[in-house]
Amino acid sequence: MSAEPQFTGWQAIQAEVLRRIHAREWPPGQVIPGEVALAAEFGCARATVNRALQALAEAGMLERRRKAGTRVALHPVSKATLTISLIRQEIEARGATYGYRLLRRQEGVHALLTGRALHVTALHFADDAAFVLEDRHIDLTVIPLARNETFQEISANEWLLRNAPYTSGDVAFSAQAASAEVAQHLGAETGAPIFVMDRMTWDGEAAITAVRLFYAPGYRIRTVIGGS
Amino acid sequence: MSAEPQFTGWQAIQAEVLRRIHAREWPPGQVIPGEVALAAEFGCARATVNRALQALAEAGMLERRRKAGTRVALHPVSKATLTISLIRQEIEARGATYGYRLLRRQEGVHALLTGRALHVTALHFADDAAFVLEDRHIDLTVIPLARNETFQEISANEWLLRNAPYTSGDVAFSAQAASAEVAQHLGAETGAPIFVMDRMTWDGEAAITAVRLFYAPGYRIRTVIGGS
DNA sequence: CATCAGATTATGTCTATACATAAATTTCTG
DNA sequence: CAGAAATTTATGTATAGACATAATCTGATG
Repeated sequence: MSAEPQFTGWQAIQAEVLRRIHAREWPPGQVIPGEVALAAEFGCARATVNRALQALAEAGMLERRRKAGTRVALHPVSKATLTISLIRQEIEARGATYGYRLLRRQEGVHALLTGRALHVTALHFADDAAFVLEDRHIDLTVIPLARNETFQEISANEWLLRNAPYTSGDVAFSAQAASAEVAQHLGAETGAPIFVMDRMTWDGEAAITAVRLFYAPGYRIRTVIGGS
Repeated sequence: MSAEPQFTGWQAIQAEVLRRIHAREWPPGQVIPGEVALAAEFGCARATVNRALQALAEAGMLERRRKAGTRVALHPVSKATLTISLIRQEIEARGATYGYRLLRRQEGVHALLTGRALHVTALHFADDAAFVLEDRHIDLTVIPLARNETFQEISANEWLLRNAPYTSGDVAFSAQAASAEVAQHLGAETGAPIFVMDRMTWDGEAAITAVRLFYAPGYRIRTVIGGS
């Protein structure tokens, strides 16, 4: 954390550009020298500078437009990347033993899905303590195979990842008061603040599944920002 | 959304590789052909294939290791990128009018910061309704300039972004019950579920600031996953 | 049989060159 | 002088070739 191994290549250029931005040598809004000029200064090919600047642009530190050049972003937007992993993986990563129990499985309809939907409710445990309550709807028109699966042994979370690849989705996080049912399952008081994740995934144009995860009290989701 | 403009270049290759992964032509765990083979198949240079595969690896779809080759990720980890913007920007992006009021400003100490710290508490409004309560500690050893700022007109959130660039940080989200004070400021009931964001930022090795944001009830943070 | 040194190989990256593309700038026109 | 057309220019991307690097594989050695 102290003896930097003197990065060589495009990462060195990225680091140097970052340093100049942080040191306010290139203040926000400033147009920085063109790629050819920087390549000359750093004694490398333009492609190398391009690689560095593109990476910084993708990270939100720079704004680039053809002909107009490259400028330091007005408000260096920091991006936090959350990795949404399997619930089992998340629990095992904490060094706990994973447990699973199906609570309910029934067919019906769901507002956000087009056809008939399978409604699956299940609990995920970390060392015998309820960790998260999964409340999921699966579109049976899109994933007819789900009808044959009991979800007794494998969670819908895991089964879908293996059997229904998705191309896109959206997530939302919020804080909600625990209903009586949710509170009971998670071992919390009714009305306790619960961290909730709503997720919807699509395969192309077709909605696959909508899921709501109720995390046990005390849950925190963590990540880093601006990590290089 | 229907007539794809037939991407040319490395993005076309990225799309084709993605298609094969989704279509299970290359199932999870499978080692895919090497770059030279793919370059031959697609009729392009190896560097072009490399660009496409690197992008997919960064997105978490592929795992690459020298000599071992490239394989489809076992559990295609989906990454959700949250853009942490200025509170003012977030409010204005919703079409609301931004408002700000300083609640408290006093010197003291803070467990997570090394030297003396400035403790600033403030409210951010969206159309005259409390939107978020900001509870911040700024390290005065690292940012001595903060001592001269009253934070009456400009929020610490905004002042720091302009005057104290950071190199890294971490974020955590959780759900917490509103204390009496928090509830009063946000116009909520005591004990109401509050969405809380904790953030800590660093400039190199030096901790700059620790902030906790209490969002008004109903707040949701949203983003997309796997958006190519 | 265990271990270590070397050969092998797929990815990582740089270079130089070339052309494509978008947008700002200038020039030409009515 | 306004508006259209041509020019310029910085970035975007492709290419072939080269070397670097890290792992794996192989075989020699104690």
